[in-house]
Order: sequence, then structure tokens, then C-alpha cells
Amino acid sequence: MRWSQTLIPTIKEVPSDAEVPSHQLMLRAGLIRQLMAGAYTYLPLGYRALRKAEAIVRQEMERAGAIEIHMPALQPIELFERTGRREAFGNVLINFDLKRGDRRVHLALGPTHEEVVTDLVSKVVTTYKQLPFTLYQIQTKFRNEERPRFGVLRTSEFLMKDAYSFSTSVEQLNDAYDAMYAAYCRIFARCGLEYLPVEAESGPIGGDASHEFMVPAGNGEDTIVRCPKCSYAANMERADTGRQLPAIGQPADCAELTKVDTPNATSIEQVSRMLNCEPSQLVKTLIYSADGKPTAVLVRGDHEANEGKVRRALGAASLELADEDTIREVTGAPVGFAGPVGIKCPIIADHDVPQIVNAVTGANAADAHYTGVNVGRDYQLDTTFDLRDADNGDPCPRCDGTLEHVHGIEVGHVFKLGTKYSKSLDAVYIDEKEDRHPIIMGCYGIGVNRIIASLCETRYDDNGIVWPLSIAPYELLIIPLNIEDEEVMSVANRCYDELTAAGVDVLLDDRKARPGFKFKDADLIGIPLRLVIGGKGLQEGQVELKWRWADGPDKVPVDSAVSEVLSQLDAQRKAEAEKVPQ
RNA sequence: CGGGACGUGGCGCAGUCUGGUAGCGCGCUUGACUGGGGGUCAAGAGGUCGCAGGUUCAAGUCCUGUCGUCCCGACCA
Repeated sequence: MRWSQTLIPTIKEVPSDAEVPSHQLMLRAGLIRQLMAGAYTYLPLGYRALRKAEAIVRQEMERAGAIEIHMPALQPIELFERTGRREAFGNVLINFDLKRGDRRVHLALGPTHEEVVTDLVSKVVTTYKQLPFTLYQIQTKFRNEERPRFGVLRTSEFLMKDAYSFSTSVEQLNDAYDAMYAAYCRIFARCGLEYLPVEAESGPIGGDASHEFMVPAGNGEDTIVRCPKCSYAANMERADTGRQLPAIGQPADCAELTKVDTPNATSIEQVSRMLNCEPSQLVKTLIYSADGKPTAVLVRGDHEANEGKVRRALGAASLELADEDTIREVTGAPVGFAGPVGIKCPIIADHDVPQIVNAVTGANAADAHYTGVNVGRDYQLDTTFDLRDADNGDPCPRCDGTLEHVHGIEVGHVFKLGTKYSKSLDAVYIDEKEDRHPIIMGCYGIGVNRIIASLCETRYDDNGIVWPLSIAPYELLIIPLNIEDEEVMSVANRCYDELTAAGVDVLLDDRKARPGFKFKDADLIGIPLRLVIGGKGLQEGQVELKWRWADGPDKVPVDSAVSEVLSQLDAQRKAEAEKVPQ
């Protein structure tokens, strides 16, 4: 492609709306333009990169034995009502009424396709002989994000590869899951991403039923807990703290239980300042409503309660912080003064809570706290749970290492679904004995746009994007320094023609512009290999070849320019391929 | 949904407090010079200051409302 024949609107100054690097670079390099919050047009360069990522995803899906289909984005709302996800999605599900003749139809724009694919399979599969298989598609998904942000990282419309496996046994499900897991590793490695598979919320099946693929990045929305010493990595939602179960016993040297005035001090910070103690000396008492029943959850003052863990510990289907009236009812005090001593509801506590000797807690009375609170004497616990977020510095649950937090962008998610959808949508098969069973499912998603955004978020320097060869919109950029110099242009055109014919993705900067201007644009759009053809060089019979990440150019004889480009591209492709797991 | 910020040529911004001829840089057009890391000079084009209403002799500027965008938080199968 000739630069003058395509549309690459680069921008010198950083658009004021863009904050994160990927957003700034994608706008500046002319990859995308915004239509509205959460909706972007992919311009030629951005779309080429996106399609390259898509091609890699497709190749690896096929290699893993998945079969491609294409399902409608328009879906009847009724399917979501049958699985209960209309309510679960809530406002995120984009849905609307349409008039068709004298009747109305209620439709949704697919936020994902579990319902549609399960409905399809329920109508097509009858016997175990047809199973197992895995279907996939690459398609635009729609979600009414409450708050789209970070440019293209979180949008209300995005390209997703979604795959669904259908099996008759847990063993078959595990095989499909493992195949997808391996394919994902290959995909992200081929795309040149640094990725981290982390354990994620696994739902009803438990165990290792779910992994997220994260790209470590400072601006990632997710917090990952990982151990630098072993391979343990988990989403904050489910990361274990590695705390040993402590014995619950009344400590030896207890202070007296004392009620102290703490006017208007409702936060951990205010109380610790007023009473001149560390937040770790406090017990944070949170009143939750678990399936409608109030429960007090105790964690140490400097810890954060983890709602997923609380929900699992209580075996509750729904969990939310209790409203003000409930809090007054069980504590007899306004919000901010709850404590375990004399509270009128069940208590569960994190492992670290009974370890606090002479703790400070709310006194269940307005403007008052207790000091000298001790388990066994002032309140009772039978057992403790892991109820809090794993913290920086916590012990690793798998080895003697120390956990640390990193932020990440979720680019993929693999999940063992079980029979949730097949049961509600009646997707069953008959076995050898003519018994009917719900099909066992798995689902596997990749955010294709996020592959591009994560690359831009992690691979750049002061001058612009640094694409890997595998995803770069073009592999080679030819820059003739002076397009009015006939010899320069004839060499440039010859290289362009020969390399294009050889199957290389070549962009030729045929714009009438000064060299410095072209170099700046070249670095900004980040094409991996750059071939510079200038009048001075040609007088010495030489052209220049430079990788985007290299310090300086290599001089190459004009006559061997084409072969040198081909062999260097080949070597780079091999180098990138070596990082891909088998 | 709670909190905050911002809407002025294509982009980045000043002007708003204290009402009185709409400005700067980049980009764009034309010409000349220049020609290896976002050039120089000259001459131009381009904006009903997000929108609506109000106050005023007079509104980019003050008031009310509204729409939009971004950031923090909540939410996120």
C-alpha cells in the first residue's frame, strides 16, 4: 500500500481526552477514531492489526479442533429470561422492542452467546454419538457498559472470539478446556503479548474451573495476586491468603473491656487517629445482608473484606452490604459503630481477627468504641474463615514466598460451565442406555480488540508504538527520502513491487514530505522493519535497514536490499515463533 | 449511579474571575527558499465560542436548564 493512497491520520499532539498510553497512541498513530463514549471506528492501520490478531485466533482455534460458526447478534429476550440472565445482566444487556406488523418483538443485542449456542445445540444434538465438539465464532458483542473507559480497553461494542464446548463427561470437558487453555497460550504468545494465566472465580464447579489470561499493565483494571517465587497467580476475587488456621483462644494478658467516646469517628482512619492506635489493632465490622439475613463480618482494620469469599463462607446466593435500617436494628447504633460485642446477629470472622489482642471495635452505640476487646471473653467464635483480599506481603498459599499485587488487562477467559445453560435451555443427549443427560459445557472468550490495545499499552517508547511482526499492520515501511529524485523513487518502487510480490506486507511512504517528518511518523505507527532510500546512500550504492527497536540502521547494498529484507523478516518470524509453546 | 473536571476553527490551548471588535501554536491552501529526525519566509482559508432559555444597550464571559466527553469510585455474565 502506498501511504498517499490510504488513510493514516497521525496526530502530533496528544488528544486531551486520552489518558492511558494505548488510547493516546492508537489515536495519534491513526489506528482509531472515536464516535462516542465506548465506540470507536477502526481506521485502515488499526483494522489491519485487528484482522491479523483475528487470523491468529482463528488459526489456533482450528488447530485446537474448534469449528467456526456465525450466530446472530440479534437475539430474542426470551432466551435470557429462561436462563435468568436478563436479570443478572441488568442494565448491561442492550434490549429493545420492535414493531413487526401488529405485534411487538422484544430483542437483545448479544452480550455473549451462551444462550444462543445452547439453544442451537439443543435443537441439533440428540445422541452421545454427536459429542463432544467445540464451536466458536468471532463476532461483535454489545454491552451497555455503565462506564466505558480507557479508550478501546473498555467499550460498549467489541470484537470477541467466543467458543463453547459440549461434552458428555467431565473428562471430555477437561480435555476441551485443556485444549483451549493451550490454544490461548499459543495465541497470546504469537501476538507478542506477555501474558499471565491466573486462577479466577470458578462458580459452582469449583477447583481449577476457571482461568483468566491477563496482560500485566499498570493501567489494567484487574488486580492480580501472584507469587514471584512459584507460579501461583490468581485474580484478587479468589486469591488465597496463605494464612494458617490459628487456634482460637483467649489471650493471656487481657486488658479490661473499656467503652470510650469517639464522637463522629466512623471510619477506621478516624478511629485509629482519635485513639492513637494502628488500623491493624481495629476490628472492622461489616453488616452484610446474606440472602436477606443480616450477618456481621469481621476483618482486621487494615484489611479489605472480599465479598466472593464471604459469599462462599456463608453459602449465600446473594450478598450485599446491609442498608442503614438493618444496621440500626442489629447494632442499635448508626452506621459506623458496629462491633461484635453484644451484636444481635450471627458473626463470622477472618482468620486474622481473633489474633488481635486488646482490639478496638465499635461499641454498637452512637459515638462510642470499645478498647480491650478479646475473643473468648467479649465475643465468641467457633471458627474463622479466609474472608479478605490477599494483601501485598501476605504469605503465598503454595510455597514460602510472599504475594504481590500486579495490575492486568483481561484478554481471555476460559471457564468450565457445567450444566447451567444446558439444564435451563433443555440441551440434552441420550446415552447408550437411552438415559437423558444435560450436556456438559465450557465457554472460552478472547477480547480481540484488547489484544491490540494491550500491545499498544505495553509495547511503546517515547516515539510511538513498537509492534511485534505478527500483528503489525504492515511488516515493512519503505521511506524514499525525496520522492522527486527519480533514482530514489525507482529503487523504492522496485523494492516495493518485488517485496509485495514476495508476499510481504509493505507500506510505501510516497508522501512529499521532509525526511524528519517521515521518520517521526514511521516511529509513531511502529512498523517493525524500515527501509530508507536516500540520494546520498544511493551514491554509495547503499540503502538503510532498521528494526523499530534497534538503535541504528544497517547499511545494505542496493542490489541485495530485497533479499536482505526477506531474510531478516524470516529470521524475525522464527525468533517470534520460538516463544510460542507447542 | 455518587464525586470531580472540561466543552472556543481539524488538533492542543488562551480569553470567562472583572461583560464592550474572537486570539495563539500546530495542521491546512498557494508561492518561494530548503531538503537525513515533526524546516524558513510571505500571502491566505477556516470558528453563530456544545445547545436552549434568561439578565443586559451589549454575553465566549453573568444566571438557569440541557446535551456531550474525560477522570475517580460503585457496577461489570
